[in-house]
Amino acid sequence: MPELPEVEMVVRHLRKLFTKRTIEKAQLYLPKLVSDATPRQFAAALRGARVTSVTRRGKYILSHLDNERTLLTHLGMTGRFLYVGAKDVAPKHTHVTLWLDNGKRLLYEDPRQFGMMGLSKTAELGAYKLLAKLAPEPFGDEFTLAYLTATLGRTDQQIKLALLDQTKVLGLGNIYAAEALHRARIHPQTPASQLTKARLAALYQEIVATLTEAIANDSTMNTDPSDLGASYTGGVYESMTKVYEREGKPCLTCGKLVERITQGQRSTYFCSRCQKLR
DNA sequence: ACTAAAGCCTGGCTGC
DNA sequence: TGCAGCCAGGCTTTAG
Repeated sequence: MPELPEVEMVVRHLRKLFTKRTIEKAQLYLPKLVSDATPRQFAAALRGARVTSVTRRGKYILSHLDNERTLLTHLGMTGRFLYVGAKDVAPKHTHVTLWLDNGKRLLYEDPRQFGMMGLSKTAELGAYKLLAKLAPEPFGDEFTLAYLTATLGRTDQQIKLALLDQTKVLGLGNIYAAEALHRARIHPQTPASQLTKARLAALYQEIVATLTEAIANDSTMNTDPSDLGASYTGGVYESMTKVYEREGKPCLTCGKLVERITQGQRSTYFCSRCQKLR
């Protein structure tokens, strides 16, 4: 699933393939994908624009254009970009086609339609609704132990749920939240405000370490260099998870069988021997 | 102000 | 073989 490491992989691919290209024509086939522009406005905003840079904010991909606008993309669960030749057939759930000045097309495909795109004036990006409340970047200077301590101290939410809240901690999804908690030896149902100083320090360290390690190992994405990530499975990191989707298998640290519980209507995998409530 | 839950979606899998 | 039912889950919206 596209969490921060997967999005970072996509951004790195886009940087190579999309930067400095001019969009000759754009077409949006699924109007609801873009809430702040009609398909006509979307096409008009992108036509003739040159991509100056591609960056990331949390799980959002930001394609900055030379017409003072930025195209935002959130991949949701199944969103992905495809870079194809002029004659290649677009897959079934292609919602956007961008015709590039090198004869290639950049397609956006999303079967489950949980992803979205947005358009913002680049200068107003900081105030853009979807970005304004996001927590600091986990690799940035603002994400400190002091920040994490203050933020988590304010909520009695179960720690797993707090970690998924992008306004509290940025970049983790279901996979990496479970992995970070296992590495920090924290039970996912621990109330966030009850974490001791030592456990907060461990958690802080393991959040950064988990994301760093995932990126260093190409995340869970299958990275075909001719593509922008053919799928969100098959990546190196997928086989490195210690608890995620390993229910009933031995914990790689202690051997006890990994358990699965439901939190916030989604699965959490953990080891009840390694991860204690206190 | 905060938290919980519903809703958005399709494809793949399970069980009858 | 066919099909109903369930599950995957990031984010927004709505309800409490």
